[in-house]
Amino acid sequence: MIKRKKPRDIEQTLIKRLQDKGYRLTPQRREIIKLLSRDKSHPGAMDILHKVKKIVPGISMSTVYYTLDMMKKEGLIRELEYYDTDNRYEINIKDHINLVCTKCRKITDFTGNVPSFSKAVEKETGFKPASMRFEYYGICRDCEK
Amino acid sequence: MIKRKKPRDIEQTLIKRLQDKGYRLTPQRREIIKLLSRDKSHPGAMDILHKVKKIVPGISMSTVYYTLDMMKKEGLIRELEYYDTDNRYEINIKDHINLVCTKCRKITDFTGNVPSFSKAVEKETGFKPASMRFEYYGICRDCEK
DNA sequence: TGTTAATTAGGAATCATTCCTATTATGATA
DNA sequence: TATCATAATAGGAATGATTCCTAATTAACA
Repeated sequence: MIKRKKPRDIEQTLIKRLQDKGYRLTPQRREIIKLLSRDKSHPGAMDILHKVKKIVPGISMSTVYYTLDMMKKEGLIRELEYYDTDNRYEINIKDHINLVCTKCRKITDFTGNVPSFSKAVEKETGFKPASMRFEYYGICRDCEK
Repeated sequence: MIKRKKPRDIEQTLIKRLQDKGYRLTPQRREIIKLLSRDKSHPGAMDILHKVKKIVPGISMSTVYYTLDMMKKEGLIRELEYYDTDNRYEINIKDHINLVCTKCRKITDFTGNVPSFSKAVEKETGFKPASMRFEYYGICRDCEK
């Protein structure tokens, strides 16, 4: 039985955590959070700008980046960095494998169970893993058709 | 018993594979290949430029990028892409985990055994993995001291 | 040794992201 | 509810690794 939180709850939790940390709640932030808690497509800054603009027309790219950067620093979201595409953002901050479609560029989470190697790595090499990034590149089910 | 090829052999193999594919062997390419087959630090284009310049003083950044790009396309090397640092290059094209030190930026290969999840991913999600990128970020043994 | 197409050098262009600054508006306080 | 301090925003300029462009050079062939 997998327990999956409702978007509305995720949204409220994020807002509360921001306010507890002393950040102000602006319409721009509210909408960015709302979007990220519902949109599982791992949107980029430009996607976010365009989608939020429908609700908050005046929002600027600066604000999108400023907000994402702040939430990233506070550990509320995770940034997936790419050099050949724009960076992507996700609220799933738990360790997991991302499946990157090289055709449509969509990114999905692999929710299956994945054992951790960090202990083995540290034991064998002395390197102490603090975070990870596991990605598979390939063709998603939709593009395969 | 791990079989590890000598740098000299790796170098000769790469040169032969290039020539077999019809590419010309220039002093610039010879030195870039020589460097990559010996330098396991996962150097970036700028590193490669500076190091090769000691042997081939006139070499330009364009040539470094052109050569790396060509070798990448031919599957001779692997490019690790980062948006917050310059990209890195390695001759180890087999699937493996890279250990990225967030302090000194050095990257090392984890040579331990790692099971593949690609079959499980395809079975569970329909996504067909073609390649992967597994990285651990943390502090390397040298920086830990 | 000459030929020719691949390769190179140098510099301009690209573009997502970061940086900068004046203006605006949130949230605390009275 | 109005005032205020300052966090947040908008807009645009700056950044920098990489890509693109073109003329000059050179490796590899006969």
